[in-house]
Amino acid sequence: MQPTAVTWAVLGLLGIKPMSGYDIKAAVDRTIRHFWAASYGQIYPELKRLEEGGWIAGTDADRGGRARRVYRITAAGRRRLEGWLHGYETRIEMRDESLLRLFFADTLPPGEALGLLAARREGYRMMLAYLRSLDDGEGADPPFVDLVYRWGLDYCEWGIAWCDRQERRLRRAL
Amino acid sequence: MQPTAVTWAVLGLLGIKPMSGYDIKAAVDRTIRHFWAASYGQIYPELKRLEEGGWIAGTDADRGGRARRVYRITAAGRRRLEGWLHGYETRIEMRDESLLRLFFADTLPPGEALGLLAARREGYRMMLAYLRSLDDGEGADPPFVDLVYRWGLDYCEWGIAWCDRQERRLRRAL
DNA sequence: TAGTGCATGTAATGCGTTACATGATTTC
DNA sequence: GAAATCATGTAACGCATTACATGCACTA
Repeated sequence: MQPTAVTWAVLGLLGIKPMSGYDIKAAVDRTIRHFWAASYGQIYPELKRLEEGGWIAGTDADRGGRARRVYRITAAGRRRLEGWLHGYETRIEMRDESLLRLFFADTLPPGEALGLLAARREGYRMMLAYLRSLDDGEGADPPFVDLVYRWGLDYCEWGIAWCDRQERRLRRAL
Repeated sequence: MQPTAVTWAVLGLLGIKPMSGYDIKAAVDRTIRHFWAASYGQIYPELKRLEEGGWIAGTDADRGGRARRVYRITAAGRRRLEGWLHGYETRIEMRDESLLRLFFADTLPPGEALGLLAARREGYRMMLAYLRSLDDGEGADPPFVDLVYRWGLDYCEWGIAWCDRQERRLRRAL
């Protein structure tokens, strides 16, 4: 059982509590998808792989005729998860179309180029609004779950301020 | 000619000056790769596609026996590029393994979990050092090329400060 | 009874990297 | 003469999304 990119997202979530594939997808979308997305097309095959490898175990929990397979992490799986948690690689891959556009903006008239900065700020604002909408007000997330949520909020706020600052600077300079 | 993800990186670079595939790869690695990577396996086929579509034109500039094909953007290509520059999507895709690890850190003993924050800060530091090493001191990049370079530096500095702040906060709280 | 949510899964397609093959030229 | 750099390209593979197929249960 060779771990791939999805492995840790799925295994990590099952480390919190037993879940079905459907639950996992929902949890990903609710929590980590802005920095680690996963689709059904990855999750269901991965659950099979993880079960074959003995890292998780599934049971058919049938809730009134509706098929539902719930997986829980095994002891072996938990050992693997902890091994990964102790790893120290910090690979970040990013694909940011708005930065790419900014990079090529020198050929545009100054006013339009500055408009791209405003558009970027707007992108941050939308992401911020989205993240805030996820906060269900029930509070009491575990400290590191909360920490990562804060990262999203703080990053957006930083980004908005950065665009403001740079827009002012360029407006003076151009 | 249906544009894909690589299209704009390649076309944008050719919008600055004529280049060979090799040059483009080098330019990507020197400038935009931390938020928009591209490999030979994408660049060479894309150059063919762009040429077939009439967005760029290639000429065999042979520099003493060594084969070298230099491409320049056409008028049609420049129109397309400008159309894209005026677009306002701000899609950001990120895959940040260190954030994923932090998200699942609640099962670790507090000291080890805080170690992950320190590891993240170290990641920012390394990226910052890498970005600074790119600055050849020759200065005088066009304003928006410089802007995006600054973004990288500022983002790393913000990230380092964020990790510091959160580490202090959690140390008090845990 | 229509719409939404729960629930599982696969096939086709596209995106992107890695590794390889090939060979000339320049620099030490 | 060895090593680095310039230069082009492809094949195999892996990663990820999208779209589709299927069907039950709950609720307005």
